[in-house]
Amino acid sequence: MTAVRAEDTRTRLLGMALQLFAEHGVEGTSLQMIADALGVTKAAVYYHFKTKAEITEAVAEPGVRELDLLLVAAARHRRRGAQVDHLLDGFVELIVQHRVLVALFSSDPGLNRAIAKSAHGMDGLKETMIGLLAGPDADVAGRVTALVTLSGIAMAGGSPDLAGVDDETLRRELVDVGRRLLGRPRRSRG
Amino acid sequence: MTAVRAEDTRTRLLGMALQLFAEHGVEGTSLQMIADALGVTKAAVYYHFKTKAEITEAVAEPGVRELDLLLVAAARHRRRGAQVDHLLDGFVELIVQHRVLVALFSSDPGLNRAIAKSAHGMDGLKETMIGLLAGPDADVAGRVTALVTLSGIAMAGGSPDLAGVDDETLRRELVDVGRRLLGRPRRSRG
DNA sequence: GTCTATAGCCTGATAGAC
DNA sequence: GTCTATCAGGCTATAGAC
Repeated sequence: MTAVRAEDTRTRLLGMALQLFAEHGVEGTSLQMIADALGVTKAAVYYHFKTKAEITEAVAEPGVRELDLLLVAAARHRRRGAQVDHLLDGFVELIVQHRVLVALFSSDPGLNRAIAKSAHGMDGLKETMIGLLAGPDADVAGRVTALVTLSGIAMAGGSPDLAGVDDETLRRELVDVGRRLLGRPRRSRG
Repeated sequence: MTAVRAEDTRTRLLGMALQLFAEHGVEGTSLQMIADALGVTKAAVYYHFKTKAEITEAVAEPGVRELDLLLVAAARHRRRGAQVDHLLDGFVELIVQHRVLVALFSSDPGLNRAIAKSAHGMDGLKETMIGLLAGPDADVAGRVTALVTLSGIAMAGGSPDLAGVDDETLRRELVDVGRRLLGRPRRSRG
């Protein structure tokens, strides 16, 4: 029973943390606020996570994991065109589905640093993505294009300016922009 | 003489703040660090700026002002193509010239919030830019394109991944990507 | 008008009782 | 697994020296 309660508290904690992070930012969210919202004390929070950074990492972890899997899957294609298509589609899908998290992730240095220090390291992921999009021996133009594509899609997708746009429309438009940037042929739009 | 000293301290303070912010992030820079680096006490810093947020605003202010002027200048053109060209060129120029500040600006919520609450308000500026790029009565596709362009250029320009690229090359590539995204005709590349 | 000294309150973090 | 107690360090504020 205690194990069940603990598991539940941990889960509730992460959910509440994400909610508060989204509302006040990581920096603007104190452990006290999390503890109060959960009806426990700060020290109780510290039982589950040694540091605040550990909480931010845990909040971001699912997204990073999915991204990691996506890169592996995309890299399995033999033709580079297929790699690019797979990565672009999957990346947009990830961004759209985790809009809230993305908005946080891209605007909060706390989360940024947390992820950077995470298992695989975000720099590694980013480098891999640029490599997939621009090719292994890309020139500056190609790398700039890849960077603009990735960060542009991520920032725009997480932007509050597009919060009112439904998932399907946003997904379609982001993929469209990405394909245009990366020089992929246009798809027919259902 | 005291007036001169004060002006000098204020200027030195802002310069030192920018330097420390760039190195440790806004969050990671304490008033104590700024004070120590200047050889004064925390209270002296507090004399010039009531809050830490006021410092971040003051650090960002020149960039915001330049952006504001750019928007006014770009809006003066009669043809929308000229408006887009002017805004894109100027925006890229701004990003490239203030690379350090941009990297900070786009990755630190402290700065973000400071600017959002700033005089003209960043949201207003962003809305104006989207309006200029996508047109006054733009559909979702146009607004997504504009957002991806702006945020992509800003993020990529400030990214450490391109810190090694010289200004002129970066400027050229960013404008190139922007023109491609916004459907502007290609320019001859000297 | 410019700065120092000092103190308040809050945060992240630790130690140890229950 | 959760609590109380406590600490160092951060931002903010005031009083007062010069």
